[in-house]
Amino acid sequence: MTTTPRRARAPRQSDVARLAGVSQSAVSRVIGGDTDAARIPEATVRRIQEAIKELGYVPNPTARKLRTGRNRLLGVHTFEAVFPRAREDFYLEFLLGIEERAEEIDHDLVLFTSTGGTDGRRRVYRDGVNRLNVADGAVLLGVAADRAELARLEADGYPFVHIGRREVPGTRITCVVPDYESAAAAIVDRLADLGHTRIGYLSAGIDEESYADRRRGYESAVARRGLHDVSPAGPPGPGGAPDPAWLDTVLGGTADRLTAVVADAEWLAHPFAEALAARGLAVPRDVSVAVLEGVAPDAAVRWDCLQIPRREVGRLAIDTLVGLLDEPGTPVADVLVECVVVEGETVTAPAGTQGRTE
Amino acid sequence: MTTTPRRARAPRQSDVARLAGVSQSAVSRVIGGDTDAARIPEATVRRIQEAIKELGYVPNPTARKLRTGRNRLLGVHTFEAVFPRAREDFYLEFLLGIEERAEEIDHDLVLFTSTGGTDGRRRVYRDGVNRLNVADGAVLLGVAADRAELARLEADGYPFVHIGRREVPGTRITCVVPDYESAAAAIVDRLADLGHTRIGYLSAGIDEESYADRRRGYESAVARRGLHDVSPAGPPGPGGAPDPAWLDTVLGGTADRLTAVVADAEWLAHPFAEALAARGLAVPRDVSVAVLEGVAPDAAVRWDCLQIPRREVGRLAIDTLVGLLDEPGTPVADVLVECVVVEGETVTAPAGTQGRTE
DNA sequence: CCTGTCCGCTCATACGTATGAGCACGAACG
DNA sequence: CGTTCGTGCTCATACGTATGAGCGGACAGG
Repeated sequence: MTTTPRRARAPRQSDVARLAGVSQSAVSRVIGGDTDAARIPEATVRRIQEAIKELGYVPNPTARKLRTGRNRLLGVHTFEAVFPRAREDFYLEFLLGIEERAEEIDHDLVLFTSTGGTDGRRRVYRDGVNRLNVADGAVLLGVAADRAELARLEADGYPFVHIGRREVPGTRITCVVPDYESAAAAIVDRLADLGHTRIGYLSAGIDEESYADRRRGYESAVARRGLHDVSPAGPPGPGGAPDPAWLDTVLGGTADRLTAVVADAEWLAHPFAEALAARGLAVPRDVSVAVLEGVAPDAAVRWDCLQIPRREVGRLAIDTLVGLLDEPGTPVADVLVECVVVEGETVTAPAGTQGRTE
Repeated sequence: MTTTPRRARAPRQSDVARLAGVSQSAVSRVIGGDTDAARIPEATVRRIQEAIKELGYVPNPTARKLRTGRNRLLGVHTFEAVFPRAREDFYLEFLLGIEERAEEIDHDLVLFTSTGGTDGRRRVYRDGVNRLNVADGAVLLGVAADRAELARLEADGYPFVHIGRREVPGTRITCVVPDYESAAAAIVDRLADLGHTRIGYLSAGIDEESYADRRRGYESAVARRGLHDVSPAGPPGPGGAPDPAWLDTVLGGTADRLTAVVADAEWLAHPFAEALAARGLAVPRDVSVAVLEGVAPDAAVRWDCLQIPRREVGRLAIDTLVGLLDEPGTPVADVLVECVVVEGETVTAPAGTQGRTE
């Protein structure tokens, strides 16, 4: 086995050109594959290709990027460090989809890590420098997304896609989001189909788009189906505990009692079920409960819940981003990904009704 | 809140220069911070800085890279997809260290994903293109590292560091590795200190550098301490089971019986202990056992083992790589990271000796 | 013989930045 | 008044590629 001597400098197109006895642009044309447009005959193409092989020429992606504006690099910016969080399913599933799809369409990922500010939170701009520029575009994710930075990014004309809906004052940005609104509506529809008429919404009390989406879906479906909404007025108590006064009201009479609730999260559904148990009531016998988020299948209670298509969201984020790159003028619009409603053991027909039993 | 209109084109230094009434090079000098060398007075510096702010100029990293060869991007190439494997502690810990250190020294990571070949394995070169070139250098990791590719990379003069020792025919590459050799020697020393004189080595029978390192450390320490090496001759049986004939030999007589073994891995130590139990012998009462790899602290048996400093290896890989970039002529050498010996419950003084008891 | 067309390329330039060399000007000095 | 020196910049170029425009020659048609 012979050792190739370490090269002083990487060969470039002009080196290839000299060896093949043509001009640099001819080499570029052969590499770019537009030999027809440039009318390079096959014999010359072969000669150039041999020179390429002989010198071991590889194109310089940086120069390409400078010239064409593309380098098949897609950025991933998280507002927290990626790898510690990669453990958690939340992030990981998105990243899986992102990596998978990027690989399929032959792009590399740039993981932006260096944007950590002194306050521990990450920012896109630091020292006025947008590091994202090395990539053709970026996928941003992370709950802590700074709206001002998103606005500036958009104003700067940088192509990016945000995972999770994020409303930014002054602009619209492209988001890829689980369709919580439809999912919440579907769950209400299911409850209505089963015969529930008085239902409530256990809100997380978090002022964030994804929760607003759920709420909107709930409310529109409740209105459409003509149900009675008997949700608690305020936010949950510590630990997600429901308001006792509210419980008294909606569980008091037997005739007009609440028979089902929809909860933003498992940590709300759980204390609610416990409060019921303390009053001698059971889920789902007395009250049905559905959760508007994904719940681990090995959880203690097999909640009726959603299955958030995180992986698919990641994949679609990549596709949407590349679409943005290919057609820069595209009007921004949210991309919705359907959530599957998972049937568990916490929703049934209300007592005294004959629900379908299978 | 006013919406900044979406810009047609990003401003460049020449735009700033025009606004400030200077030349592009003056702007570059101010940005580069070498205002002293270029003798730009403070007043002009301020004027330029204001122009920068007004236009919202941000440097173009691609152009910088083309000019200087650096863009503060470090590649991470794994020979398998990163994120699915990020779950496992093996990869994750390296990546944690890599990300952490990269962030500290203000570099971003490029995750190479698109290098998947049709055979499912990833390669650095595909279609003759070295994608790694977008980054200043790269950290490679993954058991499946292709030696031929490593050789070519080295021959091409691409700066990279490999995590885990990898011998490449024809060249030497820079590796960052846990110091298995010293760790194995330390463990043998500890056994010798406790009074063991006849010990054996349970080899995984895997022909790979890290195992060779362990073996070397073991053998040199055994020789240095004048111990009797009674290791089995062949590789382990299915499931890691020790050779019964060998067991008969080394456990037969009582006087010259083997009193300790060192195992490459837990999956070797475990069947060995079971084989002992089947003969009415116990660990560590009759035979001490040490494992030359990291063992989860919540494992059934608290083995005496190593703690592989994966995180530190990741961090050091980054530092080594950057060192390579700053001083291109540096001769390559392995970078060793010390392994901590973890005392468990499977090593003690041999029976009939008075070991230190605390 | 003149004109037009097609072939096989090349020329020139732009992308945005960094940097060694050097220029014009004013002040100080002899 | 001539020379030197320091100041405050600018000029020119290189990094490696892609691409619209164009040029010289061959050949065909009139």
